[in-house]
Amino acid sequence: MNYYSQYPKFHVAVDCIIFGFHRGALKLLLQRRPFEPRAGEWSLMGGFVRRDEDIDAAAVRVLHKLTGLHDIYMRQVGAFGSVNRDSGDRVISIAYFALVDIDEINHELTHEHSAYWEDIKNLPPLLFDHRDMVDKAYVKLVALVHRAPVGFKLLPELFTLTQLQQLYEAIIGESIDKRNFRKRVAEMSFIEKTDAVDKLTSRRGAALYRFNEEAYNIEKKFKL
Amino acid sequence: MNYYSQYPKFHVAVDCIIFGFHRGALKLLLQRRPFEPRAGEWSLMGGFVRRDEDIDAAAVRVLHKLTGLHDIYMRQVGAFGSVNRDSGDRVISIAYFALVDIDEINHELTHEHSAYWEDIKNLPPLLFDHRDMVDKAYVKLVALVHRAPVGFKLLPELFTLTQLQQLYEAIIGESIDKRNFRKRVAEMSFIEKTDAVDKLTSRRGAALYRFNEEAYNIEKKFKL
DNA sequence: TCAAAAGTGTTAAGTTTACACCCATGA
DNA sequence: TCATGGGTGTAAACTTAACACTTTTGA
Repeated sequence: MNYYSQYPKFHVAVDCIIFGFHRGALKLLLQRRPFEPRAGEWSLMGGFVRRDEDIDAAAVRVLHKLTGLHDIYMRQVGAFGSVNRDSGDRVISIAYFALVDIDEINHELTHEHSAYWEDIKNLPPLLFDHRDMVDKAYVKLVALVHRAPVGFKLLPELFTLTQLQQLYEAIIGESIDKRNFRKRVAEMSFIEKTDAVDKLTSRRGAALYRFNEEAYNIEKKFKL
Repeated sequence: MNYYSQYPKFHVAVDCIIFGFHRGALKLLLQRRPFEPRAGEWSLMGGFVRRDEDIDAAAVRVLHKLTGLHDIYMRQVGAFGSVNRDSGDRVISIAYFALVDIDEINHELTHEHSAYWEDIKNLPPLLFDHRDMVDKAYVKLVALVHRAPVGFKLLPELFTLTQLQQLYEAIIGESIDKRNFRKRVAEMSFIEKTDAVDKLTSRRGAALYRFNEEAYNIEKKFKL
């Protein structure tokens, strides 16, 4: 019994906005809610914070459980705490967004959790205030992507410049001039051309590039 | 008893980073903590969220209690939820930053709460993770101030261009060319020159300006 | 009359945007 | 041989940055 114990306590949850990129479109990993109330509705993947768990660790745990991945790029979006946001009981929820390479996730796990990739431009109605969370996360993603080289988290290790451009176009929602885009990429020494060639999307083949994190940490200049 | 009730509950608090501007310097309103543990240490003004209160409303309540002001400009900074961040008990805290006009606040109230304005460049050591909260809020403020006309929240209704420039210099932490600054201000039609003149800081007198919120909402262009 | 802050334009450098054709290859 | 996506440069428009002197007035 101390000074704090006169004050109320609340359930605290985390909810994850998981971004992926596939075939030129930005996607979100959404789940059919597995418990009541409102079981079966589309929702973000979430979970309650445990007693001896940092809130960031709770988000990592939830993401790992759903994707099988460790070391996911993740940022906090913010806390959502309206009194009636959750119709089950009062729950204060902390939203996180994550950027993952769709090809790396464990599809059996997502399948077990009734989770599916949905196009960001065509999302179904979501549970509670999850749509607000998504919107806020998306605004943050767009801002972030201009300032820091995080787009690569959504791509495989090796990627073509066309893929990279389509990714940026999908995120910022407008088309980019191909020559100007490639000019800017060429100026970033940490986006390295490899000897490998992708022959899947064109007869001619496209050079594969790689993001060099160490080189970026020295140069630290990014602008898109 | 429902599905949620198997999960733990937590104390949830809000902490407020209150920015002010006085004599060319950006300031924070800090408080001597009024209860144990660690009573008397410098801390942010905070409070526990009440059972039937939105988290945003809790921040509004705390700010009102300390300053006497309604309608304070406020934004969420984020949730801080490390297990041991508070040595009293586990508390998940949501940080908010606020921009206030120092001249409008009720100084008796701040005095009653042992709260004082400290220069942002020379802060004392703060309780728990409050310094992290301040740093994160400050980064957000700097980013915000480039994109949106929020600086005016820190100034009186009428202000001189020199004051406005000093405010921006204090926030972004670098000096700005006077002619370039005034040129940009002149292009923003929502920063209006009034007939009033300030005679306090110069013999010659300086024109007083006003921020016109309605005009801004039509024009919606800001860049600094 | 002078000290102190207010006010005022121009030019060069850098950045951004617009724009169209040839290349390599497999089917 | 042709359809498909890959790859390449230049010039104009715009934006940003650098820079120094005159004005006003109260003490």
